[in-house]
Order: sequence, then structure tokens, then C-alpha cells
Amino acid sequence: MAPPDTRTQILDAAEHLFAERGYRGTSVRAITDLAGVNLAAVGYHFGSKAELMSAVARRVVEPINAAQCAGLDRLLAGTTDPGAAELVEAFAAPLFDGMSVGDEGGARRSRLIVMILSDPAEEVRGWAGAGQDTVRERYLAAFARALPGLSPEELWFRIRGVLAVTAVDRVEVHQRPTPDCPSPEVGEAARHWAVTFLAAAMSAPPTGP
Amino acid sequence: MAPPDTRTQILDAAEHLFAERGYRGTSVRAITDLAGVNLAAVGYHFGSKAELMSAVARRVVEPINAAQCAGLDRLLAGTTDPGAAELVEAFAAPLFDGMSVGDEGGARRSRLIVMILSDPAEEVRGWAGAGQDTVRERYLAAFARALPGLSPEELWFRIRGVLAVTAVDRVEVHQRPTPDCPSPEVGEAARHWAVTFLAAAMSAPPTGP
DNA sequence: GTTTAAATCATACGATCGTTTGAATCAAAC
DNA sequence: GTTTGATTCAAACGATCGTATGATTTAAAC
Repeated sequence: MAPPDTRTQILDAAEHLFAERGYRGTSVRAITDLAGVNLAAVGYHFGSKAELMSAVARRVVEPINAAQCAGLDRLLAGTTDPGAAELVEAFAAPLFDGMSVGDEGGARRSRLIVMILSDPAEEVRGWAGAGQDTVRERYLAAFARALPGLSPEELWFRIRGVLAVTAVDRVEVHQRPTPDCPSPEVGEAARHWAVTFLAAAMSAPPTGP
Repeated sequence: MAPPDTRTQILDAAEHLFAERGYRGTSVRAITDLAGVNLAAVGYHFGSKAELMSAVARRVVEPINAAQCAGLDRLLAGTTDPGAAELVEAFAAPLFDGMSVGDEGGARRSRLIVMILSDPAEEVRGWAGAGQDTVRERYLAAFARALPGLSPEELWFRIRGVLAVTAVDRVEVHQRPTPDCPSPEVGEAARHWAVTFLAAAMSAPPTGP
């Protein structure tokens, strides 16, 4: 059994706290306390709080980006151009994978992604750049072929809608889960619901002038 | 012409800065500097930074809530039950109203709403409570009648999708506006696109088991 | 002109922040 | 056993934060 690596313990604790309280709402001291390591360890292993955030974000988002890319590759390898529903599924699935009901880690990762995408601080949003943008542009091109009737502007608007739903929908954008409806459903059901919802939205006829 | 009320100037400056840098990213000093008033004025007029945030949020969200409520009332006054498309329109329209292209204030208000809905700090998300929840529950009931085939869980999932799109979609959840596509389109076009997008999504057949 | 309450002001307090420092500890190499 | 480089540690730095204080100014009432 490998000894609990200090570096990894910091990453885990930071992932927890960043997801829960945001970047600015989390102090380095809170992270090192939760990790059970010395305060200076963050500076030693990562250089600064911002670089720690970047490392945390990378560890969470990179597998998702890769899976989205692989899904698109698989579709494009087929004989016919993929339809909107298939594209939606390939794009959304990685965000729901490995997050079975009650999976605390999955819900936490969702919150973290939302936090990364919506944080006003440049340090938080700025890092992703390359990978994220590449994936998005590839899907944009694929959708453009699948939905030739749409103007580029409206297509782009819809892509942003897909992003908003997949990223935000599974965590409580609203204050808290309403009592009569159980907490955010994760896992298979939510993934299918999202694909249904988004495929219908993407396939809607172009808005008239 | 009424003299520039200190209270109002603080509210305006705070709305600016909260929208741009978030709650924790904005210092009271930055607000009073921008407003051109003394540092202690925030404590005097609002009591604390948190209460100032609450006042800013209330000023932005309350008219929207009222308009959403009025729109639903108007639909329910009709002879037949409103359809999903009408409900989507009534819900989304107030979020797009008064925000013509190039309206800086409108874009700022959008960012602020997203910031309120997604901020991890309880002080920011906690205040809205009553009004917001009431509106949402009323729309939930109306949608339930319009879409009888949906399970309550999937209906709730879709409502959350509508929220995510209307709230988030018009600001750059993504890092920055891509160069080839102009910055977030506000105004008429975006509103129609959103209604098309969301009406199709809401009206999708129930997801099979 | 005096009184009175509201408002604004300069200033300071205590707390917490991210970061740095230099000594102490550890483990493998020699 | 000593050396060496990597790691951990307690402590402190300067900066900034939200808030409180008490004096000062303003303006209307009398």
C-alpha cells in the first residue's frame, strides 16, 4: 500500500473544498488542515494557491475532455454523418459517467466543474483554454453538418444551451433540492433524460426571422 | 433632479462589481471607491456587506419574479390550459426583456443573476427564498398539466434544464466569446432562439424506461 | 442662533489571507 | 557514520479584509 502522498492529499482536500465553497471562499489553511499536512506544503508542491487550483481543475476535466473527444472520433469513424442525438449523447455522456446514485465523488466533481466554468476569477476560468476549446470546436463543426438549416449564430446559441444544461443541470443551481423531489438524480436516469431533453432541443426547426 | 443618493450610488457600484468579480472577489473598499463615497457608508446604509448583497440581489431579481408571475397569471386566465411553448415563453421572456443589443446594463444584470444562482456562499444564494421558490412551484404545476406523460422526476429535471439555459446561456459560461462568433447576443433574437430551443426540449416525449 | 438628528468623514481595530523563511526531519547513497 | 537532497515543520511577514468608532459636517426645526 502506497503511503498517502502529501501531494495527492492536498489535491483531494482542495477538490473537496473548492467544489463546496469556491476558489476565493477556500483558504489554503482550510485545505492543509483538511489534508492533515503543513501549511507550507502547498507552496512547496504547487507554488501557489492559483497553481493548485489549476492542478485540481486539470485532474478533473482532462479525462472528461478525452472521453468527449473519443466519443466524437467513434461517431465520425462511421459511414454516415452522425445525427444531433448521437452528438448530444457523445458530448453529455462523459459528464454523467462513473457517477452512480449516491456517489459523493461524482456529485462533487459536478459541482467543481460548474464552479470552474462560472467562477468570475480569471485564475480559475483561464487555465482550461486549449483542450476545452478544441473539443468544443470539433463538436460545433459536427453539429453544423448535422443541422444544416441553422444559422451559425443560432447553432452557437444552441451549443451554449447544451453546455449550460450538461454542466449546471445536475447540481443545485436552485437554492436547495426541494423536499418533495429527491436530491439531484445522478447516474443512468439523468443521463438519458439529458440526452432526450437536449436532442429534442438541438433538433428543433430553425427559428423563423 | 434629485441629487445622486449615496445609497443608490452604492447599490449601482455594488451591482457592477458583484456581477463582474463575484461576492467574495469584491471588497467593500472597491465598492465605495467606485461609488465615490466613504468606506463607512456601506455599514451606515446597509449594515454589512452581506446585507448590501441582499439588497442588490433583491433589486435585480424582484422585477423579474413579478413579470414571470404576471405572465403565468395571464396564461392561466385563458380558457384552455397553456401549452409547454407558452409556458416557456412566459418564463423566459422577463429574463430577456429590456436588454436590447449593446445594453450594458442588461448584460450586467444577466451576469449578476448567474452569479447569484451559482455562488457557493450561503449569504449570496440564501436570501431569495420565498419569491423565487413560489414562482418556480407555480410553473412546475402548470408544466405538469401541460405535459401529463412525464414522470414527476423527469419533469423536475426538465424544469432545471430550463432554468440552466435561461439563466446561464446568455453569459459566457465558456471562457470567452469565440472570435468568429460575436459576443452573447441579447435582445429579440436570443429570446426567440431560447423559446424555440426550450419549447422543443420540454415537449420531447418521455424517456423510455 | 440654537438645537437636533441624519449623514459623512478619517482612522483604526482585530482577523484572516497567501506567501516566505530558515531550521528540523527524513531516507537513501556513499 | 556522514553526506546529501528532498521534504516537512513552526513561525512570521506584509497586505487586505469587514467592521466599528467618534468626531465632524449638513440641513431642517424651532
